[in-house]
Amino acid sequence: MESVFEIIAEPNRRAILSLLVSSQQSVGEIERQLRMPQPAVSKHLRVLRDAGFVESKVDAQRRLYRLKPEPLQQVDAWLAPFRRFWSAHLDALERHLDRMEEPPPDQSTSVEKKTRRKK
Amino acid sequence: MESVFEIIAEPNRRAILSLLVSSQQSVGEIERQLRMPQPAVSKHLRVLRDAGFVESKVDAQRRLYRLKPEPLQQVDAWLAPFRRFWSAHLDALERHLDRMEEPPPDQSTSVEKKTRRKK
DNA sequence: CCATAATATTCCTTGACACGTATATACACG
DNA sequence: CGTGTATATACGTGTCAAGGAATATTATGG
Repeated sequence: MESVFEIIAEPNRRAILSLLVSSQQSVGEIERQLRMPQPAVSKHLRVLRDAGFVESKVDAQRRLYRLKPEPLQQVDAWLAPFRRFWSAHLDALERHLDRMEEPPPDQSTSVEKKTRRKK
Repeated sequence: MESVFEIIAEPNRRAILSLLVSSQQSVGEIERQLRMPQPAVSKHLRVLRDAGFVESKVDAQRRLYRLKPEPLQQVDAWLAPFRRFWSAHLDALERHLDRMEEPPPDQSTSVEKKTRRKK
C-alpha cells in the first residue's frame, strides 16, 4: 500500500482521521459515530496504523486510537510548492483587479462600486 | 473517479502536477521529462483535466497544459484541522523539553549540554 | 473456567483502474 | 493531398484493494 496519498484516498479512512483529530477514540466509538461495520473500522485502522497515521494503546478490552502527525505532515510538505504557485496567482489577480479599478472615469451612473481593500 | 484525493493517489499524476508547477508544458515535454509512454501521459492528463487540476490550450499540433489551483486548495483545506492538531503537539513537546532542561543540578561531570533555543 | 464484550483476522467476491498495444484524430507544411 | 508529427482514444488484461459474512482472538468479571 505504498504512499500516504493512497491511504487518504479512501473516504472512510479520511473520516476516521477527522474523528481522531479532536480526541482519541475506541473502535466502538468510531463504529457508532460513522455507522460503519466493525470489521471495516478495524481493517481501516490496521491500514492507518501500519502507515503510521495512528497508534493504539490498550485499555481493558478496548483499544484507544490516536493520531500521529508525521504522515499528514508529508502531505502538507508535498503541497508546499503548489501553495507558492497559487498565492502567486492570487497576487497576480489582485494586481489585475487593481488595474481594473480606476481607469474608466466614464461618467456613467456607476450604480455600485465594489471597493477592494489594499493588500 | 470521485474525489481529489483519489486523483492525487496516482504517483504519475503527482509527478505531472509537480512538473506543471514551474510552468506550462506540452504533452511531449512531459512525456520526455518523466520517461513515460505518451498514451499514459494523455490519459493521466485527461483525468486531471476532468477533475479540474489542469486546463489545456491548443498551440498548433501541441496542447499546452497548465495548473489550476482549486482542487489542490481543497486538499489544503482538508489538512487545516490537522495542522492545528500537530502544531499544538509541537508546542507540548517544546514545553516538555523545556521542563527537562534545567531540573537536575546534579554535580556529575555534565559532559555535554544540549542547549535549546527559547521560542 | 465460563459467558460476554470488544476487537481482529480470514476468506471470498467484485469492481475499478493502470498499463500496453494498437489505432484514430488533428494539424502543419511541402 | 500526402506525409510526418503531436496527441487522443479504444480495447483487452491483470492486479489489487474494499466490502460482507463468518470466525478467531483477547480481555473482563463472576
